[in-house]
Amino acid sequence: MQEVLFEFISKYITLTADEKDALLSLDLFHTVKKGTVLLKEGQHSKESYFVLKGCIRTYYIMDGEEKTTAFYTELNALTPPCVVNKTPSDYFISCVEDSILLISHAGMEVEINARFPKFDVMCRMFSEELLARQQTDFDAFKTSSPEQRYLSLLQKRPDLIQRVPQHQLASYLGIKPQSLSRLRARILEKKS
Amino acid sequence: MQEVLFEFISKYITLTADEKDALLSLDLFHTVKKGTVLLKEGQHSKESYFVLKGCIRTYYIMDGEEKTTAFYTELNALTPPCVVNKTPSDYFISCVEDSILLISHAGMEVEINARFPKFDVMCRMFSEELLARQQTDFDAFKTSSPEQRYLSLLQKRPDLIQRVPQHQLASYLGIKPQSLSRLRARILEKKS
DNA sequence: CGTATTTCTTAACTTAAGTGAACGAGTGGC
DNA sequence: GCCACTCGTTCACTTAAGTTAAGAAATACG
Repeated sequence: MQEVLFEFISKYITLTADEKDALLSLDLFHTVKKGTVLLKEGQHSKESYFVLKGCIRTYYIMDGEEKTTAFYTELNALTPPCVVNKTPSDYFISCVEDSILLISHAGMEVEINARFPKFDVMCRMFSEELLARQQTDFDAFKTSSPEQRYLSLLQKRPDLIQRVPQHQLASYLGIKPQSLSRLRARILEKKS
Repeated sequence: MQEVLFEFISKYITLTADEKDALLSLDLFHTVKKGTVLLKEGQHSKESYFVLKGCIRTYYIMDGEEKTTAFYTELNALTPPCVVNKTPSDYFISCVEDSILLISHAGMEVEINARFPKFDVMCRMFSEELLARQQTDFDAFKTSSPEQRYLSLLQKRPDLIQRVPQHQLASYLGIKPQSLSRLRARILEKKS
């Protein structure tokens, strides 16, 4: 698992053995069981997550209903807005599958960034990259219908459709579970 | 206008007089006429934009139709994905109003960051903040109807509804201009 | 193993968005 | 000042998503 992390980092910066050791000494690796709730609405958290294996999701509870807005799978990172804004969280984070995560505290990041300025550069590159991707995804969402969104998900993240419950997928696509069922039936209809 | 910039920066870092001079020597300020196209689909651009006054928008042309996905007004910044990914641009950027912009090249940023590491820290803070906001906005979009989106825009950016053409607003809300007209009529109906 | 619960699908009906077309108001260009 | 064009609105009609409800299938759990 450590290899996976170092390979990922190597896409941005080159680490010395010392720096690798410093990273490993931080006790970042955690295994988390399916269903575990990592963050609750209203909490003041300072934790960021990086998925090495498995899947976590963010969701709101609105009128007693869960609304899933994002899934994070292998090599995806999540710093909740509440950490950045220092406000109570608006949403929940839970584990969709048994997962292996990197969990880092805001304080730890400050410390390691002070010792190795390289990390700061990597964080900046990474967050700019995420921002660009996020913008592109948002644009695609705005300019397409639920059906188009589903078809494009089928192309881009076919695994998600297998590993995630339909009703969570539905709100991720911006619709109700019943509409997703119907939409899938409609697509099968067309193919034949 | 320079004051506006420095006041904005002061929310993140403290600049010395030297650093301010260095910034000003870069020839960042530009006045741009309404309707000017700053970036075209297919172009390889390295420019980032920061709006000091006015309004710019990003839009795609799909099936010959413009789809506006974002508006950037006072104190908003935009680094197009094509700059980050070094790919040809998927979208256009144009000026909605006569505007005063900061336009920076990727190369210039590298240079100033090398001379003043502070800027790098600011850029990282800023892009993390943007990412968090972007996530929140995306979540809100996914979990609400066109009507709710319109009402919330009315709350959060009432100026936009005045300064921007309806058909551009419509695609920003993820719907057609006719639907926006109808939706507004529906809301007025309800109020009475 | 059987029961309870969750998940997914289907159906009938309601509501709202998409589509195509038409019209008046405003705008810009010549 | 006139014409062409864009823009916003309205209408009738189509299509798809929301809602409510019911039932089947899968899963969790004692």
